[in-house]
Amino acid sequence: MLASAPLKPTETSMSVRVRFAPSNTGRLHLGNVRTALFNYLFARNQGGTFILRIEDTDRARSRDEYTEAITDALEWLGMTPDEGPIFQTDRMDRYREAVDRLIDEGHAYRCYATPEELEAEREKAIAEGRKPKYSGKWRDRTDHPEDQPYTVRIKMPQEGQITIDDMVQGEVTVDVEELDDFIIMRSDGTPTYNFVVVVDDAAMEISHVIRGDDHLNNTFRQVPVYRALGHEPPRFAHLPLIDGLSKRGGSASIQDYREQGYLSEALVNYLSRLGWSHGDQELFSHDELVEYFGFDSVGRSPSNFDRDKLDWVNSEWMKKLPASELAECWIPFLERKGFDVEHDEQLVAIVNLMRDRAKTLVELTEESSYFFSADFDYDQKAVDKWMSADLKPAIEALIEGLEEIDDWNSDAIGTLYRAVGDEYDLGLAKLAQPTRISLTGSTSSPSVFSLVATFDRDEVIRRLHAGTELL
RNA sequence: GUCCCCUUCGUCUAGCCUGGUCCAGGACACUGGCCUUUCACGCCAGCGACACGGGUUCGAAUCCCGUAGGGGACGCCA
Repeated sequence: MLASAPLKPTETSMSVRVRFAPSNTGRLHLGNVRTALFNYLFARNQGGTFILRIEDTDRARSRDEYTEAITDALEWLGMTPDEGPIFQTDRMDRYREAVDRLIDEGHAYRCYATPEELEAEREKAIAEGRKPKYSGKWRDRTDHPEDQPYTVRIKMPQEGQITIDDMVQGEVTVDVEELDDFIIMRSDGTPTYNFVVVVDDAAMEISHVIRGDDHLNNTFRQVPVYRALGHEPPRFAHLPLIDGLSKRGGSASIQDYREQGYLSEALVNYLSRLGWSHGDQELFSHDELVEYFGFDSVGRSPSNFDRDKLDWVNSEWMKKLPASELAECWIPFLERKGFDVEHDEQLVAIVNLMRDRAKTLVELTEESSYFFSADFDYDQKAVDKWMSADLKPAIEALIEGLEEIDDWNSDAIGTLYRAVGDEYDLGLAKLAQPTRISLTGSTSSPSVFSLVATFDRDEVIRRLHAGTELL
């Protein structure tokens, strides 16, 4: 037996680790969810790890209930993280250690400039048409005052350029002239975002930072921090933002969409296509998304949220999902309407009968309410048009026939309707429309035979009787 | 103000890297028709775009330059 080949770099050392890092100052909106999704899909596609980190250093606005809303939402969407949630507030000691080390090694320094002083300089710069930028006045000073509050600033490179090779944006270069020595620790001893992000991403061995492109400029500040900390920066992917969110009465959180009757599969499918594409394909299963996703196919231009398209994708998923699964998702909507329902054969039959007539679960509930309650108003115009008194004998014959049918199914019911139609010399519509009105209150419904078959026989007869009162 | 990014039908996008097969393809929406016991679904058809201006080239949506418009970033917020 041959000696084993030299070990290649281990899978783990090369493995893909990505993180989704929302702050818990609110619920997830669609933009956040899409960022999470792209992270998740990339991780799965690469056989990597998807990590949730909560950026909770904003103590004034962070709330536990939002953390819960975030994890719930991810779970509902099928993107449960492999690791986390990790909280930054649990890691304060680490940040402080890192700050101390950077000061010791000369990569960072104390700055005693006051907020008022800095504000004045900023205003002056803007007034003179210069870029507002910290002067670096404490960078090399050693005459530190005693008992004065200070911040800690990172030393940025003083000349040259920083280039990142972004997986979405390509190569982007910024002159270090544009950068200043930014604060990494506030005067109250808490670290700032641009610093903790780097400390955490480095410590967690994040291999690819995938985030909104509002962070692209931050990246040029963060790269020198990685270096100062003794780490190579990870790969970056900056996704274009989504325009046009938070319209429609601010109902923008993912939970709101859930309540509006959208399916998680549809939301995921729709969001995946905002900024990413795979040829002409519009509908993707979870597995297809994982298989096809890649940053080569992510666009650089921002996109707009379009409710009509979401509705369409959702309606497609309403048709596609196994009926029993759809029924399960639907039940909460029915219960909220006060309908007492069970996940039984009849409910599944209703789903199959009605599913392709509704774009959302809310619509499905509205369209189907007559199955669950006889308490509806008759459409008066329809009654006037179709419920004529001379139909009475035929309807009564129908009721009689329905009482005697052996197999309660649409074929048998159809046969009966045709027979009664022949007997009374009536077109099918003459019997079908009054039946619809009696059962549903209006003339718009699925095929009458299937409609009748989906109800309990007793209920059909009851409603038909009630309907004859209108003749 | 300075810096960064973006610009194909109303919207999401394919094509752009590797110019010609693109008088630009698909999808949503919209319009019309078909199907039909109603309403939907479905099917078919139609409408509809390379931001603008220069250049390079035999030839540009595709390459180069500029202009305009949009977005983002410039915090002891994240």
